[in-house]
Amino acid sequence: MTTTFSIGQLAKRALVNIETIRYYERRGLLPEPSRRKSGYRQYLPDAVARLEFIRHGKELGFTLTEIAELLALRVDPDTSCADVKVRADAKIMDVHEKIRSLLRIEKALIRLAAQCHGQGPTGDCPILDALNGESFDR
Amino acid sequence: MTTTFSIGQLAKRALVNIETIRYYERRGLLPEPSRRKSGYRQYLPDAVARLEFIRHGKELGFTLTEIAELLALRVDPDTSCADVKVRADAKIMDVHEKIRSLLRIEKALIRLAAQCHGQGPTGDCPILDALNGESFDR
DNA sequence: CTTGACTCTGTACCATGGTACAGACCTTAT
DNA sequence: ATAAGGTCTGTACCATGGTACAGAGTCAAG
Repeated sequence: MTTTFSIGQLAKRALVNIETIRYYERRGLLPEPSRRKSGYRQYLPDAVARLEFIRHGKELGFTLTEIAELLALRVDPDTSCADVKVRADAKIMDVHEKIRSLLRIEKALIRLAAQCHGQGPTGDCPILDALNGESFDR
Repeated sequence: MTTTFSIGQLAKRALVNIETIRYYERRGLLPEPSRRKSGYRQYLPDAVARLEFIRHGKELGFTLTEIAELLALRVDPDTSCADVKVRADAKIMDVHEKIRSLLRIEKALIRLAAQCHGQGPTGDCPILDALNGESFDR
């Protein structure tokens, strides 16, 4: 006998709101689950992993649409393994670009913080001097 | 004589919408500019840099509220240079965490892509196998 | 077999980050 | 001096990613 969850139990295990689960279903991020005779949704344990996958993706700054693409890598029977690889590679580039941008801003912030000795009024603060009219990239 | 810009000229130079400029002003991201007798906004050249700063911040995934905090590092006469440094350091931690998360996901994607030889039907694709029921972290 | 908790669908609402008018006034080139 | 185009305020609207009902039906413990 396979264990199944109600939507409420799934929500608790995956640490998301019940409404969010139904919303994801509408958005196509979760497959339509089987139903009991009453119409209640019935989930298999792997739904928890799927919701966690979505949550991780969000935390990392992916939009729901992007997460749907990531998930879609697996369900379309017309995509070949090669199609999947192409999309995964594109996603790797995206992520890489985001990382590079963040590294640039981190570096700029660290440089500014290092110049600041944390003393005196704001008028003498090198961080403020730098922000005032400069972009992060300079 | 100092050069000044109308809101339309500023919008063109900073590559943003006029409405967006007024929106940022309402949100407190841009200081209220001086006005002509007619009520027309009159901007100094540094407004361009400020808008670019905001644009860069957005591209890097900062919310407008966070960007406002970054900008506020410089305007409050009651904050000392030390306060500023504390906030900058906190922001550095934020950015660093984002980078670490993205590096983790990048690594996971690269590993999956490397296992995939891009041949055959989706049923045999290691990327799909991995996504199916696994989180990025595994 | 009742009562409280759960779930159903459908629709409305929220915050964020804008974007788009309307209707009026201002500026500038001809 | 007049028309075209810029700007003003105020309000409404849009997409995204949810969240919150209402009103009805369902389930499970005592």
